[in-house]
Amino acid sequence: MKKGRQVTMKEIAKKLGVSVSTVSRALQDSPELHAETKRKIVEAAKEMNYRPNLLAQSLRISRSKTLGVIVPEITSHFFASCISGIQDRANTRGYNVIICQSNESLALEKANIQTLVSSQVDGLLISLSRETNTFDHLHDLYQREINFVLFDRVEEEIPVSKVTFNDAGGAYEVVKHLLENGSRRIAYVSGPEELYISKKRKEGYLRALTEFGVAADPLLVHISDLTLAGNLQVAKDLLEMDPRPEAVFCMIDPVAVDVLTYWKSKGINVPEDIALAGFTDNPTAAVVEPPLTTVAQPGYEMGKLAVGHLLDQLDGIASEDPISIVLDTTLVIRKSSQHFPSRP
Amino acid sequence: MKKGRQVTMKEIAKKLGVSVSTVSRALQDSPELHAETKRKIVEAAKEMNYRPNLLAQSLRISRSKTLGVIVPEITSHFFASCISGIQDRANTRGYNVIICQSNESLALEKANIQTLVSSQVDGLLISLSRETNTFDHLHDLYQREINFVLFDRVEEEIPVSKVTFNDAGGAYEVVKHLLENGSRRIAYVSGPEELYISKKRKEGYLRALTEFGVAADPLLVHISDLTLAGNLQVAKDLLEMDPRPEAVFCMIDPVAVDVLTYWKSKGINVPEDIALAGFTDNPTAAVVEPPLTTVAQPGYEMGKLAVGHLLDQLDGIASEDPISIVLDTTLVIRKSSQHFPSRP
DNA sequence: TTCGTAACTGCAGACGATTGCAGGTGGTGA
DNA sequence: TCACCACCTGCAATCGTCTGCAGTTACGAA
Repeated sequence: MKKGRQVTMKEIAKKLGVSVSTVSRALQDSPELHAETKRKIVEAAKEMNYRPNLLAQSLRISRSKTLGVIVPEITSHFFASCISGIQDRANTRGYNVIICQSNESLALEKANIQTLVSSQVDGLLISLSRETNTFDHLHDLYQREINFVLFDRVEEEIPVSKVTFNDAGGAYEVVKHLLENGSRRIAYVSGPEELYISKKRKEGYLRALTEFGVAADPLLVHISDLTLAGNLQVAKDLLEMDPRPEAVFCMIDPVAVDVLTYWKSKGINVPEDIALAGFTDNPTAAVVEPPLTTVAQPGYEMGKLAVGHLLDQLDGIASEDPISIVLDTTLVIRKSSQHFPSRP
Repeated sequence: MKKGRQVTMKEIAKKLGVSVSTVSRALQDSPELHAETKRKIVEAAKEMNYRPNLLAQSLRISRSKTLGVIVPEITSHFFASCISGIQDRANTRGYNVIICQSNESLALEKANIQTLVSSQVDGLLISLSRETNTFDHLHDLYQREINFVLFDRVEEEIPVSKVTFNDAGGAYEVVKHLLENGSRRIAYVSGPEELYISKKRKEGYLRALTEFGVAADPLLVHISDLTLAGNLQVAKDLLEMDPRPEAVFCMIDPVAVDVLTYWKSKGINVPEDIALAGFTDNPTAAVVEPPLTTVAQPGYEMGKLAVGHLLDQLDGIASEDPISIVLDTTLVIRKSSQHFPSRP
C-alpha cells in the first residue's frame, strides 16, 4: 500500500474530455455552466470518489481553514474539555484543528507556534505553559499580524483577546463558603507565585478574608511546585502548624487530593478535623472520600467561546479590538468543607 | 490585524537580486551553490524571519508530513494519554498531528476520515467509535491504499496493522486474583456485547473461571449500556441477586466507580461485603474509597507504538504486511479486592 | 587564441485548484 | 447571408516551493 494517489480534477477532465477549469466550475456549481455538463461532471466526480486536495485549495486562496491549538497538556481533563469544545465549534464552522501540547515547556511552546505558523493555520488558540515567563514569541505573533486568542493561562500585557475564568471570583466564593461555615484560620495553598491563576486566586482568597474582617496571615499561604512531592510537603507543613488551620483552600484539585491522601494516611479526618477545598472540579474531586468541595470551570464552554471569537475575528464579524471574555465559575459544595468550628 | 503575509522566497530573491531557485537551493544547503551566496541568502532569510510555507512544500512533494488521529473522545484520560504518546513520537519524527474525535458516532467517524484524507494526511491512526458496526469506510481506505493503523478499538477483519492490549489476558489476571482471594461467585459487568473489549474481557473472565474449575453462570454476566443510569441499574441488580456475588469485575473503571458509589449509598462496604475490580486504571481508580483494584493499560505507550509503526510503514522501514502488536497490561491490586470469603 | 570544463545560477515546468478574460459555438433577427 | 449576442468553455496565470536542464561565466590548458 503506497501509491494511493487521489483522484484529481485533471483526471475527471480527461475522462470527460473537458478542461480542468470546467470541472472546477462544475463542482462549485457555477451558474455559467451548461446544466447538463455540470450534471455529468458532478456525477463522474462522485463516481470516481473525487475529494478536493485541501492543500492545493489552501495554497490558492491562502486560507487553510485550519486553526492551531496549544495547551500545556492534553491529559489534563480540563484542557481536554477545552479542546473538545474547540473541536466541536470549529468543525461546525468548517475549520480543522491541529492540536499541540507544550508539556509545560516554554521551548516547546515556541516550537509549536513555529510549526503551526509554518503550517499556515489561519489562527491560534493558546494557553500558556507554566514555564512561560517571557513573551517575545507572543509579541512576535502580534507583530506579524497573526490572529490568536489566549485562554485560561493568559498574559495580560499582550494586546489580544483573552478568555479567562473569574478566578478571583471563584476563589472568593469558596473561601467565603469556608468562612461562613465558621473557619477563620484558612490556609491557601498556591502554585508558583508567578502563575496567573496563583495570583488571581490569592486575590479572591484575600478579598473574602478582608470582607469577613479576618486579618491575612502570610504564614497561612503555602507554596507548592505542584509536583507530588511538593504537595505532600505542604500537606505535612500544614499539619505541623500550631495552631493548625481550620480550613485549607488549594489552588487546584490535584493538590487538594494529594493533601487529602497524606492526611488520611496520618489519621486526620476530613471534614471532622479540618475543612478542605480545591478548584477546577476535576473528575477525581467527586469520587475521593470525602468528596471534595471545589469550584467548577466549564472547560468545554471556554473552548467554544475562545474559538468562536477567533473565528469571528477571522471572518471579520468581531471588531479588531481585543476583548476579554470572563467566564463565571460555580461553587460545588461537597462533604470535604463540612467542618464547623465553634468560636469561643 | 489581518494581512500578516508571510515572507516568501520570492521576496528574499528580489531583495538580494538572485532567483527564487537559488534561494531554494541555498536554504537546502545545496552543494552546487557558491558558499558566499549561500551564506548571504541564509542570513537574509533569518533576518527577514522567513518560514517555509508547509502547504506549498507539501503540495510540491505530495507529502504533508501530517498524520490524522481519530479517537472516540479526547476527554477520556486513556485516549488523552494515547494522543500524548502519538504527538510526542510524531513530533520527534518530524510529523504534525491533526486530532479528531468521533464522539462515539459512526457518522462523525466517517466525516472525520473524509476531512483528514482531503487534508492530505500521510497516514491515519484510528480507534473506532462504539457505534461503529459497519466497516465500509475502512475497507474504502484500504482500497484507496491509504496507510492507517487501528489501535485499542479495532476491527479484526480489516487487513491493516493493529495495536491492542491483551484484553483477555488482563481480564484473566484480575479474575484470577479474585479467585485466589477465595471468591467463586464472580460477576462480570460488560458493556454492549458487540464491542471488541466486551468480548475480549469476557474471554479472559471465562478462562480464569474454567481454570479454577468454576462453572460459568450466565446470570452472573450483566450488561450495561455504559451510561450512568445503566451502571446504576446494574449496581442495583447485583445487590438484589440471591445469593449475592462475592466479587464483581467491571469491564471499565467508570462502571466500577458508579457501582461503588451506589453501593456505598446503600450501606454496602467494599471490600468487607463484596470485592470489586475494574479495568483501565483511570486516575479516579486510585482515589476512590476504597481504592480500586484494576488493570493498567499504558495508553501513552500504545500511542507511541502505533504511530511508530505507522511511520515505519510510511518510510518503508516496516514491511507492508499488516502486523498485530499486543501490549501487556498490569494488574494493579488495591483495597477494593481485599475480600476473602471462606468456603464451608 | 581558442576551446573545454568546472562552477554557479536561472528558466521553466511541475504540484492541484481557482478565476479573469478571451475565444468559440450556436442561434436569432435583419 | 451576415452580424451580433448569449451562452458556454478553455487558456493561462496564480498561490509558494522544488528541481531537471540549460545557460553563463571564468579559468586553465593546448
